[in-house]
Amino acid sequence: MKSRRPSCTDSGSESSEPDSKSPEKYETATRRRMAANARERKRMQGLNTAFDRLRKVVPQWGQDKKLSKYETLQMALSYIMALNRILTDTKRHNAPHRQWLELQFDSVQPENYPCLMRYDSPTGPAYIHSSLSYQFDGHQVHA
DNA sequence: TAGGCCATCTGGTCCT
DNA sequence: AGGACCAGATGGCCTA
Repeated sequence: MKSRRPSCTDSGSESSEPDSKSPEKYETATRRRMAANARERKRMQGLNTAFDRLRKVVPQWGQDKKLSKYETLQMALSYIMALNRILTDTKRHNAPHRQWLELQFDSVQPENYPCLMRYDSPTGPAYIHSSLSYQFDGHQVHA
């Protein structure tokens, strides 16, 4: 466990005004709050596990720095669209599959996405959508 | 030191 | 009633 708010020591709801309730009701409320906190923690851990799994299948090209959650989602989005485009183009061009796919996958390489490799970009994480951005329902997806 | 990212708590809302 | 989900608030850690 990382950081915890000092004022919130799993003691439950301090805002449940113990004075205005019987001790039994206060205890019940406290117990329920603690249980809810534990469930929420577990839920968020599940969410983080899912993010970790997503990070593993999304291209990182040897970046030592772990993608943030936001970056992971943006990258997954762009990656899916890129793969989708490859499939669409393969059908449209009716090229010999192997040759065409090799050509396409060769283009999905880090050197073709220089912006992705710049964490020190002055504009911050803008590198992701600048290189793999796409149109969705007529709206540009922004980071 | 400021800003980004994150974990956690909390109260509200919706659903079963 | 209780659980799941969500968003806001808060504070810790890390890096430039």
